[in-house]
Amino acid sequence: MSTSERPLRRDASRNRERVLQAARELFAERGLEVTMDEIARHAGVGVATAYRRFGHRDELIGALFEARMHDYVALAEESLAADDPWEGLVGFLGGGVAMQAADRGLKDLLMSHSHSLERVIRVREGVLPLIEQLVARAHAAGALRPDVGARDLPMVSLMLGQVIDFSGDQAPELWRRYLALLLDGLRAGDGRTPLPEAPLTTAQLDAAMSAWRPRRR
Amino acid sequence: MSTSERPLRRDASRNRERVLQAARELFAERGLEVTMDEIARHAGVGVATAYRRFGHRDELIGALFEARMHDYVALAEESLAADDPWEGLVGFLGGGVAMQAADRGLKDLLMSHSHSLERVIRVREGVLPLIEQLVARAHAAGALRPDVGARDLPMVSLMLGQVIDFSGDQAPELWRRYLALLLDGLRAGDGRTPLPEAPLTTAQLDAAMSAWRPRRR
DNA sequence: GCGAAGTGGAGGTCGTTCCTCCGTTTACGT
DNA sequence: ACGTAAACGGAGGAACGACCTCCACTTCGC
Repeated sequence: MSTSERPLRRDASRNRERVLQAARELFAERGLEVTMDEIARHAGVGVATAYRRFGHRDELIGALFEARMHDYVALAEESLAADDPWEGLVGFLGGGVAMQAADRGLKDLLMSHSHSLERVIRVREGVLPLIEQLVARAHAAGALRPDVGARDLPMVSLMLGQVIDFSGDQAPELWRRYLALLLDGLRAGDGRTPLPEAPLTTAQLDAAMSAWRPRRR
Repeated sequence: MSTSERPLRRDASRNRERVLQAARELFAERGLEVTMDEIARHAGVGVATAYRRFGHRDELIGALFEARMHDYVALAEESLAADDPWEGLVGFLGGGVAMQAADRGLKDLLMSHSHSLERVIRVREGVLPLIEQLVARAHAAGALRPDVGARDLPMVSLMLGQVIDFSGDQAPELWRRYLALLLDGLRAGDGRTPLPEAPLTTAQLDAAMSAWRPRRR
């Protein structure tokens, strides 16, 4: 698309950057549900300019979040390379939630299909095998309780995301407290009660994500 | 208010019941954000009838949820009367979340100030001391890890509420799995890492609840 | 059977979002 | 330095959804 079109005029490309920057900030702060009007206003630019550069919101989101999603994959890879499998798992969970805390838009993107661009879905699917390896390694090392699986991690993430949404304004780091609590439950050890209910299957997870909508405006 | 007004005509009181019943069903299924129009339609009644009986949504909510909130208090009291303090705590958490799972409106009412009627707030405040006793008893029995307090329970509830919202349609009982996981973290025992970050203060919790809005339509 | 009480739903008001239209301004090649 | 294509901004139209009222009609109950 941008292969060899004629280049943008200077003011146009400056405004394009402004819009991107404004969108970055607002998405991070308030999630993906911010309106184009707000983004434009925050960028100090007319709405029309935003629409002229990006046909619709999704295009804007796509332009911004590819990089973020890539960071997420990188996190999974690093975690997998950690010496201690348990530390790797903890690093992945903590790092992932920290990313969500720093960028609410990312959370929306990770847990909801509603805004889903193809490439985002593909990246998300690419992470799955990494998570499975991470979990398998932790199991093999006897660090992770055997009755939790890879499909439990998104739920843990989801729960902590709720803590962020609820209390992020009051205590931005509070989620760490509940991550620690959950980790103490996830660790292998005695005094564990067998977990009831099977985790969601992949299909169920997908269905839940499709029906899921991020928080209200 | 209803002390000695003139009684409703038969059709009017029949319709009043229909509206209440419809509201009960819709609130339970979809949370407090259902519209008056939907309630009226579901009741097989005109919108005006709904408004005639209940000035606004809040009045309708109030009429319905006083009983529910009372159930919640009763649950806390029963839990406090349990022989085993840990079982009492588990019963309270499990029972409370089960109530939320059965009635999404209740969850909105418990965790948000947005719809708050005075009496609901008062009931909620009445439960707090009970929760504190419940926690104190569990601490005294050495069953609950010492670094969690009463202010952590709402957060546990919140996290499990998120599981319900996310996956309730796919697997209505899934929350029990994550409750079990959390309980394994909450139980006293060794292999516990000290929890980072202080729990929310009462004031912070209030502030978070005020800013909080239930899920999207 | 009559009057008061009650009814339903069409539709007005308001707020929100998305997006376009078009008169004006700006960049930049010549 | 000037003409033209490119870009601009923001007013405002279209679509929507929620809330609530108005009023011509029906029903109840004495």
